[in-house]
Amino acid sequence: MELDQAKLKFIQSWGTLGSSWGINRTMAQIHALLLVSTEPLSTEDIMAELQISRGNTNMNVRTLIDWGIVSKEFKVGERKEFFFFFKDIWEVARQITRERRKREIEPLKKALTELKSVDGKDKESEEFNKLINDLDGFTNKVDDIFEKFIKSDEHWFYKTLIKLIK
Amino acid sequence: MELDQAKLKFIQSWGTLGSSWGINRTMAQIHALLLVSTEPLSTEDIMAELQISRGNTNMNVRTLIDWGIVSKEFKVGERKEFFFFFKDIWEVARQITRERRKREIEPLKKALTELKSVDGKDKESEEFNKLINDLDGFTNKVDDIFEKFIKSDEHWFYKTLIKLIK
DNA sequence: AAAAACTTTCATTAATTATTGAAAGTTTAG
DNA sequence: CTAAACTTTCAATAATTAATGAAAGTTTTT
Repeated sequence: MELDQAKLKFIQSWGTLGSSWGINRTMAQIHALLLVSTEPLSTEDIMAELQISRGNTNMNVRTLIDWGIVSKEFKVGERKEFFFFFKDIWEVARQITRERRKREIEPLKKALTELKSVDGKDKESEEFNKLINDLDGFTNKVDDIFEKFIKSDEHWFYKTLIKLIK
Repeated sequence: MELDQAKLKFIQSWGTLGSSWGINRTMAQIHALLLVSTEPLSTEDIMAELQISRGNTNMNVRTLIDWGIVSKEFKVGERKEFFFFFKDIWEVARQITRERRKREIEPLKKALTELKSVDGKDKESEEFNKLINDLDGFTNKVDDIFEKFIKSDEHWFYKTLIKLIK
C-alpha cells in the first residue's frame, strides 16, 4: 500500500473508531492526522487536510490539549501555533486512561457514595444496599487498576502485563 | 434516604453515566431499573416506570438480551415475557467487557492489520510502519487482558487484582 | 496607538441518533 | 381456524450533538 493512501485510511479508521469510543469523529481524526504527521501542523494545515472549519478545528485541538495528548510549539519567525502529538504510545494510553477515568469512573463513584446506606431494615432495603455495595466494591477495584496504570511507568506496566497474560 | 427515592436516583444516575459510556440513556435506565427490581418486570411495567414507548422498550430490552446481561422468564398462567437482570456483578462486568471488546478493540485490530507494511524504504514510510506496529502491539496487549478477563472466573480475577494492586 | 496576524467564541445550521406509535407479524388458546 | 394477546418493525418525528463561519477577542509588530 502507498504511504499517503495508508495515512488517509488510518485517519479515516481512527475517526470511525472514535465514535464507538464516545469521542467525536473530528477530534479523533485530528488526533490521527497529528499521529501520522512527521512535522507539527498549524490550524490552517489541519483545516486544509481534513476539510473542516476553523472553529471546529480550534475546539477539538483545544480539547486534545486539555486531555494532555497534544502540545503546541512555536516556530521561529512565525506567529502561528503548531500542534503535534506525543509519539510514545504508552504515555498516550495513560493520558487517555486518565481522561476516561475522570469521565466514566468518578461520576459513578460519586453517585454510589450518595446512594450508600438506605435506611430501613426490611428485606428490600437490604437487597438494595447489597447491590450498591457490590457495585461500589467493584468500581473501586477497577479504579485502583486505572490509577496504578496512570501512575505507572511503561516498565512497570509491561512487566505486570507479562505476568498477567502468561 | 428512602428506598424508593434511592432507586429513582440510581436509575437516573445510571442513565446519565450510560451516555458517557457510549450506551444510550434509555438502555442504561432499563438496565438500572431491572437491577433494582426484586421481581422480573414485563414490557408494560418498564414502559410505565420509565415513561417510554413500547417500541423503544422492546428495542432496548432486546439489545440487553443480545448483550447477554438480561434474561426473559415466563410466568405460569401469563403470556407476557418478564425480564430480569443477573445480580452477579462480576458476570455482568465480563459480559459488558465482551461487548465493548467487540465494539472497540476488534475494529481497531482489523484496521491496523490492513495498514501493516506500507512498502517504501524511505524515512517517512518507516516511521509510519513503526507507529502502526506500536499501536498494534499495544492493542494486542490490551486485548489479551480483556480476553483473559472474559474467560476468567471471579476467583482468578480477584486474585490477580490483589496481586496487581498491592 | 493602530494595524496585522492570529485565536476564540457563539448563534445558526446541519448531521446524527433516539423515540414514538401505529401497523404488521407471531404465538397461543379456545 | 381465527380471535386474542403479545412482540416486533419501521417510517416519521423529536432530541441531541457536532460543525460552520462571521464576528469578537488577543497578542505582537511597526
